[in-house]
Amino acid sequence: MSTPRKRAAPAPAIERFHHLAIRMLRGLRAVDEAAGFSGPRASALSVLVIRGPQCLRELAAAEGVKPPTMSRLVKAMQAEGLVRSQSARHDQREIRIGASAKGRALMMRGRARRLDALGKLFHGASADEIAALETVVEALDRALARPL
Amino acid sequence: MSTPRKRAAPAPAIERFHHLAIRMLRGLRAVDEAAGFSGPRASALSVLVIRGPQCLRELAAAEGVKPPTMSRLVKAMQAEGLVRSQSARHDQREIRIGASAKGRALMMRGRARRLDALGKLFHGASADEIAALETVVEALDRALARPL
DNA sequence: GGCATTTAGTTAGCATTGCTAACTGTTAGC
DNA sequence: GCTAACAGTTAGCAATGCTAACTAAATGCC
Repeated sequence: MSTPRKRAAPAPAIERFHHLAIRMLRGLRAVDEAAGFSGPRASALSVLVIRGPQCLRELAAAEGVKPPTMSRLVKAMQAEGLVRSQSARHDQREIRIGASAKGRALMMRGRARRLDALGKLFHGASADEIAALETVVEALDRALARPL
Repeated sequence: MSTPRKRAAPAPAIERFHHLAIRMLRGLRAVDEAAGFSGPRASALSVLVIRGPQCLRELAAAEGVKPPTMSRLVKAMQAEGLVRSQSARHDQREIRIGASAKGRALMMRGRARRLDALGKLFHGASADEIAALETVVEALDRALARPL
């Protein structure tokens, strides 16, 4: 199982990257929570703001969770007035879920906080390192386009 | 609060990086779980194998969680025979927690699976992209040394 | 020596988030 | 119109995070 297949990237860098990503997100979760809402909420709200109203299945798929999980999340956010939902005209089964003004505002604030924290994180970075980050982002984006 | 301080890195790249990191880890969690244990277990076991036996507080700090959370995690892993603990000689309050042979083996297997998945992820990466990854890892490591 | 304080870890109880299985209600197909 | 498929919800479980309150051991001060 640990057959040494041909591998482009050296394992140590990848493993360290993995571990660092975990630590980074752990730190950011704290920032999110200080902003008044937590990871999944922030992420789902982001999708709703950026991609516009969605039905529950789409939203669940976008977030990589199953419908019941998203259903509960939406219900909670609705109770907090962050999203609104209405049944679709053409199909009464479907619900269109959209961010409310309050939700949008909260999302923007959370986003600003996260970016601020991340900005501080990369504050001491050199130009080379920033360029490297952009390269990695491109590569990751491409790689994650297909399922892991 | 969203005062536009001087900022070295462009926000879009950082934000995309954040989002990609979330997606990557979500995918890897599935891999971990297929290997028979989940994120926090894998991570804690990793620390124990790599850094050697630790007391509970050290381990909790290394994982960025509070002692009660780590206490429960250790208890569960102990029940599965993945770690062993004994009280320190010089201080009966402290417990030294170490990976068992079984824990080490499981950790290595999980690690291999994760690396395999990550390796596939970066399979199509160019040499430049790999170099960029290493640069980013160094920068992140440095940045995360101090609290977010 | 003996008692108060600090420190290490645990226990209890809560919230969030993930899942699967089973249910309700709506649409589509025959 | 009846059945099959589909959208979403409800119920119930497990894992992981937390805080508050507890136990037990070490330290410090008289």
